[in-house]
Amino acid sequence: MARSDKLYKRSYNACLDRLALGWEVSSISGLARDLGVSRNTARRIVVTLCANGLLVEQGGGFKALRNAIGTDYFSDDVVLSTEDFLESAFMELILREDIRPGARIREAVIARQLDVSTSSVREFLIKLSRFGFIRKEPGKSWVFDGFNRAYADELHEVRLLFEMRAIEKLIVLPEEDRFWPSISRMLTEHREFLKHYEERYLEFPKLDTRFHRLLNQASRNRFMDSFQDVIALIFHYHYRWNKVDEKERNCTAAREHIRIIEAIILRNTQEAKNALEAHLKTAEVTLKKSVEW
Amino acid sequence: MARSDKLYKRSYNACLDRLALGWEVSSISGLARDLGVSRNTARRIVVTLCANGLLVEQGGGFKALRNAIGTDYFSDDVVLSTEDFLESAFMELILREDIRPGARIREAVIARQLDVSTSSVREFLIKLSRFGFIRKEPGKSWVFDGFNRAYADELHEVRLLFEMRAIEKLIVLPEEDRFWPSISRMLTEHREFLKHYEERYLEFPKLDTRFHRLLNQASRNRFMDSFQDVIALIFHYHYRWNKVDEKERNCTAAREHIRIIEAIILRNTQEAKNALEAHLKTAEVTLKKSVEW
DNA sequence: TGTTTGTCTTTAATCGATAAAAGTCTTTAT
DNA sequence: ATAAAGACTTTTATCGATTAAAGACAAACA
Repeated sequence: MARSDKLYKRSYNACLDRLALGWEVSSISGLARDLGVSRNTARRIVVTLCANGLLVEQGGGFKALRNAIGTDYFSDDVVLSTEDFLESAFMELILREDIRPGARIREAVIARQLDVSTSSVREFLIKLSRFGFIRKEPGKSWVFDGFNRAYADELHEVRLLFEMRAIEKLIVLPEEDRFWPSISRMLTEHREFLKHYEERYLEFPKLDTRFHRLLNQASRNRFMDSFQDVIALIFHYHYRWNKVDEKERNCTAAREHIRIIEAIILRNTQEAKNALEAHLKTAEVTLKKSVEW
Repeated sequence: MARSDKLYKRSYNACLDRLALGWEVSSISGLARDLGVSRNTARRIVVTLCANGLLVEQGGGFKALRNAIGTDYFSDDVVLSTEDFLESAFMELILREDIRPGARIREAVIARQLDVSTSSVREFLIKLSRFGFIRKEPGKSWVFDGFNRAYADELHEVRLLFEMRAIEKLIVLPEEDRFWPSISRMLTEHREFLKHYEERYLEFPKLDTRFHRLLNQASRNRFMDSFQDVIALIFHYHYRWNKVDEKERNCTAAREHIRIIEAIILRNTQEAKNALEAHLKTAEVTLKKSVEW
């Protein structure tokens, strides 16, 4: 078999979403730009939408004929890119099948279980290996090192180094830097979140990731920034797996964020660092609680 | 086509080397252990060696019949693993073809030029991407970001953070830790090197890599350790490409190493950090001189 | 001049096949 | 009792083929 057309399907769905929000499809080129795909893909979407009676050509542009309903969409499971699919499926697999530290991971087994080719699995594992919890020696199989205490320790150590450094660098960013409006918005969002946290506490993980990425990006260092991918992945699944005290944890963390942000805005380096250190410590402790297996 | 037998050929050569040093091949199992390969591979080596009249079975073991000469070896170019081959070939390609920052890298083009499959190139590029100088957006081609000033800056920043941290951690390692004998040996080697540097200055790059890896390993952090791979790769090719003032540079660097080592052995954290900072600064400056393109 | 489209070429994503190498029993030899 | 070898199964490394998507160029249009 050959390349899948998941991108087309995903973009088709995205296009339906935009039409529902009242977007215009003025041209195929324009749609391609909006969706971030090539004109070939955009054309295919438009042609199909027309054939399905959802869109009609009208005076140089296109017009929605009716609102899309559930069945007009491609189903979610054929829409994720292979890589994204593999990431979540693999992480769930580790949890579900209770893969233990030290366990060997076979490319062909994963491929069969997840119904993708061995090459895709292979490439995925290579990409994943930079996260430090799987590893291989050439010629032998992959080994799952596990999310154990050592992993959490090492992650925390580097994270602290990087984010402390980030604080130092961002405090001295010039007034007109785009960082300052971003961090102000971040403060507002956190306050909003805390006001409604009873209903919205599940939204915290995303906010958390965005906050830490904002700090890291301010350091303008590709290595630090790419380490943030590791953090994001680990905490993403940590949040999905560990639901104990979720509401309280998120609330505490949001307050800690606010303390950091306020110190940053006041250009108080020392207080920002203290607040950050305390926050990362909390994060480390909760992470460790959930990885003790 | 299928999997290559480069491992067999490499191990065959390695076996010839060991025979020349007077090693015994007492059994196929033993040879497999010595060479770090499976018994299948070891058996294939022994069988071929016997067929080629280099080895003969004798009383349960095997005996070398004659000394191996150049033509008994597989030639170097069929012996490197695809990955190692790709690494050096690709880096040389960048230099030779004067690939400029921003240039696109096509999988198929590299594959054709280096005579490997597109999948191999693909996997190699994925592995290489963690070094931060090539990059891709899904669906588009790879982009060479180049070894420019920004790259050197960012590399230096993280390196300084990590190695400074390493110093802090290793100074407090217990007396009986295996680090202490290693660092003493390292001091001896450096002094030996300086005594004979007129003839041996070309050996410095290896010494340099081993020195910095020793520091980093002492911090027992997989993320820091893996960053050392980045350093090693960059400086390896930096050394190969930039021959200006080579002798003096290496000599200076070796002296700087000694200053660091001596401070470490005296458990003088502050002096070690000062010496390290100075050394990394020198390294950064010379790196930048050679990457200004 | 800048944007859209049609047409065509190039490139990447994904797959399954094949041979080398690793791994696993069981048997044999010391 | 080990350790080696034999016989066999499993797994990885490597390849080339195939189709989706990107990209390039010229013509048409505003």
